[in-house]
Amino acid sequence: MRRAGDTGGTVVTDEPVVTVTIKDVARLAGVSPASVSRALADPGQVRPGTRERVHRAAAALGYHPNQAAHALTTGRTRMIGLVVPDITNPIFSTIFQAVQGRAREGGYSVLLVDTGEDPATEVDLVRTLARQVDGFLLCSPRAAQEYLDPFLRATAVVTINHRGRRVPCVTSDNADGARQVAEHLLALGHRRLAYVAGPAASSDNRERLRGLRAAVAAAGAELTDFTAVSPTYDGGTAAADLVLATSATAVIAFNDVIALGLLNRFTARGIGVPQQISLVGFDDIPFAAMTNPPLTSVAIAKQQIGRTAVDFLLDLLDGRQRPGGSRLMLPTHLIVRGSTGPSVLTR
Amino acid sequence: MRRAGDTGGTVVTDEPVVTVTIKDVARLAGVSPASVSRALADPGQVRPGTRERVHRAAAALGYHPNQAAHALTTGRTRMIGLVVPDITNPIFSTIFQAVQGRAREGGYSVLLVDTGEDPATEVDLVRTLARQVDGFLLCSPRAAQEYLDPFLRATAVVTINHRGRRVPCVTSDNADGARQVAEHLLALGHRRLAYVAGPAASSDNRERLRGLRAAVAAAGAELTDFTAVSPTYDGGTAAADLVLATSATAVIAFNDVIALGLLNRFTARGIGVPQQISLVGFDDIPFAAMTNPPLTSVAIAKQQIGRTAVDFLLDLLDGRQRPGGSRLMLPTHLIVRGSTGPSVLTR
DNA sequence: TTGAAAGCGTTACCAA
DNA sequence: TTGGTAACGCTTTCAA
Repeated sequence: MRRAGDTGGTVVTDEPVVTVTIKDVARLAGVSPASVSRALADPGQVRPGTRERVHRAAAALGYHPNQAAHALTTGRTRMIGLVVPDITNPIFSTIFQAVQGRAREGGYSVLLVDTGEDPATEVDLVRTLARQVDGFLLCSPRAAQEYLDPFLRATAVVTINHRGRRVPCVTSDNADGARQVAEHLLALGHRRLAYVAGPAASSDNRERLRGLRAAVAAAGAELTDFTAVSPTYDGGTAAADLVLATSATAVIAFNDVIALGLLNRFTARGIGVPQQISLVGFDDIPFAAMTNPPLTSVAIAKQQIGRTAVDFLLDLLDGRQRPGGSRLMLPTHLIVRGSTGPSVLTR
Repeated sequence: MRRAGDTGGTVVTDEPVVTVTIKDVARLAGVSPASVSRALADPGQVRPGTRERVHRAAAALGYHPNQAAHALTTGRTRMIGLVVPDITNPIFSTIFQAVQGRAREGGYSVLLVDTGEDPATEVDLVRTLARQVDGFLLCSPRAAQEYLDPFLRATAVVTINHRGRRVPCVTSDNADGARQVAEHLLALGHRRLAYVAGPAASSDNRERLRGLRAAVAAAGAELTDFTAVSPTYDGGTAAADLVLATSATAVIAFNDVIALGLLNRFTARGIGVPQQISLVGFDDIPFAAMTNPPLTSVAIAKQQIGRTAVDFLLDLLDGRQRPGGSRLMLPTHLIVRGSTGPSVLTR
């Protein structure tokens, strides 16, 4: 234990100030640099005795390989780029954690790229960073597919929450989630539903709308949709008044963040949720459970999405083929909380 | 506009599949590789005519410098590591955005590292990633200073939300924020306050407690503190019952996420906020404004914190000296919302 | 199984 | 102002 006034003359670790290279290790171990490289990269390729000495020497000197040199010779940076529209949306920060966890297991680091919900920025950043990463995880891309196509040839890409053509992807069964929502609301007696949509380029958005339409049409009910709202809290507050101008008794938001914005504005205008209007979101972000009333939402498998996407990408990089192919669609499930209730039919 | 069935035979950009190096540019421009390097890195060092030809050639070939090679020769990766305890806490994702924005302006990318609130993981990750970045932004570090000291010698480090010895840092005036909170509550008539503390290693936590104690003592009131709660939503829910076991009429949480956990549990137990107990958080995360009741909280300058931290780090890397020194403490301010109200004095 | 040496793409020094 | 050239640290043939 060091005392408060201690200015620290002693260094705690053996970390050298000068950089120790593979040559230093080689010299200490009494072998060639080539053998050190082999002993460290593929231990099975050298004799146990040599391997031992190399590892001991490396440990003694506190050797850490220079990633830049490694990248230069192999062409691999051991970094993956995770591109998200907005890291402050809990859905994306949760996915980041899952991605980072899995990536680290495979010896990879994660370069996080926040595009600020802007398609142009997205394309731009992907282009300029393409050389710094071994591959991209494109999460909920906001750019139209044709802008991304060129990169698919040059760079390894896996999409998350987006079903592209001929791209490995991991998605959720949004259409089914939407169906669950619609049936829940219809069962509560609602006949006039509204959907506050997200970004046009989002395939999640399209699937959710599709699922909603199908179920609503089958029941002979009515669905109004408000298109292209910014998938943010402010987007939600702004949309609230538009929704209230219709006679809808239940509103489904593209995601929970929008839903919370709607909730806020409804409350501000004295519209009771769910007494006067029912509200549903998508994603089941943690905060959705802690509002008043707590938000009914469609949960998606965030952890598994992140981990599987990394697996797909590493397979791609290592030239492995997946038995089932690199496309996965995970089930979704509706979590009913306090923001949905029986329709009063008039508002 | 492409039709739906189009499988995309045309490539949109000029991006080459083969890698184009500085030599290719040199050949096309009719100069040496060295001149290309100069023309691109420091245009003033080369004659306008040459510069022109080089830039034209680079553009024509779609040249993008190889970062690994650059890093190998210069020792600079042009990446900065941002280390945070938990990226799902909105305070940290907001700071990330500010950091990324500023970093990009300076030509840097951001390697985000989530330590999962674990001090050991933090030390470990910083150690192993030290060679891949030019420097670290250590945000709200959870490891004790003595574990981080060794890195301060070997690596450029700026701390955020942490006042270390001899480390450039950008912090908020937490003690003053705490004072504002205490005076607000005292003015409302509260005499028995409780503080649900955060991580022991957090200097923010220490400062907040210190400010609270000073103000409470000055007024001759009472402060109970519950130490070392996990700074998470669950940490908050767990602490709620402990708080209710005391006679405190107002509770201050280390941060908003804890506060929301407290709020949830209070509500679940039928304790009215603020009728029976007042509640205050720190950080002013966006979600704090949308709960019911909305949360009174101490706002900090997230944007400026992130940007300034990057500035400090780049100064450090480029050997620049700041006129005012590389230490900045930003003001905080209390935002009163619905979760605080007059003390009823009995509970 | 091991060593020597070439090369990855860039920068920076030294001459010209 | 330019070009030649030697590094930077590592991997990977090719021989031994």
